[in-house]
Amino acid sequence: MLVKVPEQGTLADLAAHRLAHSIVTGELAQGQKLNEAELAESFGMGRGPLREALRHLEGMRLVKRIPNAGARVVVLDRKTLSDLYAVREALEGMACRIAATQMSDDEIAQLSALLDKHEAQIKKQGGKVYAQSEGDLDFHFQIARGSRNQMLMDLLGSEQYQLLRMCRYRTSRNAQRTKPALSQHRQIVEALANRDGELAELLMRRHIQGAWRSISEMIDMEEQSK
Amino acid sequence: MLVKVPEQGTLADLAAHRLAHSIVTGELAQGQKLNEAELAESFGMGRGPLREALRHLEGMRLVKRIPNAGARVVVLDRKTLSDLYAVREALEGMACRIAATQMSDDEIAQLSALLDKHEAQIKKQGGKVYAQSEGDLDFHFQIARGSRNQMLMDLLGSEQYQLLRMCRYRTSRNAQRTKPALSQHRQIVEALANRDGELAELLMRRHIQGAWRSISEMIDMEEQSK
DNA sequence: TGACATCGAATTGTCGACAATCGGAGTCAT
DNA sequence: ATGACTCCGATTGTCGACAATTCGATGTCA
Repeated sequence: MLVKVPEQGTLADLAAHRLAHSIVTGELAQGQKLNEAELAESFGMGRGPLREALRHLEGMRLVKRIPNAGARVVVLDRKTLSDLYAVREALEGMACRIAATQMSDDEIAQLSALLDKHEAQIKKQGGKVYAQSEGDLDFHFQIARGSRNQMLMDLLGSEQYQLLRMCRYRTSRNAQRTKPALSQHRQIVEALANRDGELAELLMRRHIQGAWRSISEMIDMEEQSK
Repeated sequence: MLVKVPEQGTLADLAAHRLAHSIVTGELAQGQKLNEAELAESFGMGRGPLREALRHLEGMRLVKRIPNAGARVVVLDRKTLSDLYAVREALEGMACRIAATQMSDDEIAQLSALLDKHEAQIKKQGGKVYAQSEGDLDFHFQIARGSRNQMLMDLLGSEQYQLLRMCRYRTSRNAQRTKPALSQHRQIVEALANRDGELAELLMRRHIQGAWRSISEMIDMEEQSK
């Protein structure tokens, strides 16, 4: 449900999804040059649709295009991620505040059920911490939906979402933040259930700030080990 | 300085700019079907670059594409604009708060000078209230720049900005909000000069809320007159 | 008369080939 | 040896033609 299945639609849309997936999972390294002919060949399509897909990804900020010099996978340096998390804090905080007044009791209950599922997954452990990471994004997106603001959903869902997933893949391996994150999620749901928008916003902002600190430390270690 | 001159770059980029301009100015009506062959002909280019331009505008939310059914100019209904202004309030509020700590004294002085220019334009009156409207966007964008957050600048500058201009063209004819707006701008600059980020954010949020109320009333009148 | 099937023109999606541009290897002169 | 220049290969940008799909018109039948 998280990843749209593009089995319908144009080749360009299909290529955009496949490329986005390859970029997010790191299959295509950051900063890597994207050769049109090569990619078109590997996808079994002409260069036309592929070029349109690249334009799409450009708008999504997953690739950076330079006229007459091709497209490259975007590089998520410290500053970019810092900016991203700052924007997320504002947008998701806002989403939480509005969601507290707009979500139905049923939706909030579903959110709570989602957290139960996450908790079960964590206890099962299976080593696949990543699954929780995807689930985390699902949690955040459900709240964005709860804001009933289509533009907010687009911004958080279609675009930043992809960048975040990209970041997660880089850092989720050694992330041990799943437990405090789950606890914070629970507090947020409780605030939503109490229809306390201000508290929900505050908690969400803190949650994201915490996530950023965690990511930031990880980047430090990564850079230090070089 | 506001509108990038696309004399450099690919035909697709040129077409994207020309189309964006036509859409924003209302030359292309909301909801109007965009015929690829027709537009390509009028721009003197093939359909390939034009299709890429449409993909670009789609990412900018200026057009909506439906597979196998073509692209249409987006329709700015009440809900869409309401959502837009809500997001703007959050983002520009954030921009203001950060800008208060990041902008140099010189930049703030330039901002103040910009307002002087606006005031002069208003007193000259010339009927062209629209010019102030563009200047208003310039003011807001300068603050976004002051946040030093590239993602924020992109969101406010490249994308929402276009939708706002589109909205302005619809409503600027009878807008008599230039004076209170200028006064609010001055207060914001003063807060920035005092390095009072919280106040600057508060003032900016109120400013945008006021703008939305004004736009909203105008939409009501428009709908009522039908 | 209205609902439905069928056909056709128009439009979108795709491909292959050609032109324009860029990066780099190699060369030459200082 | 180094800097600049030239040429060539590779890649991007663009075009025209063809295939696939949609939407509307037309006609048919209950």
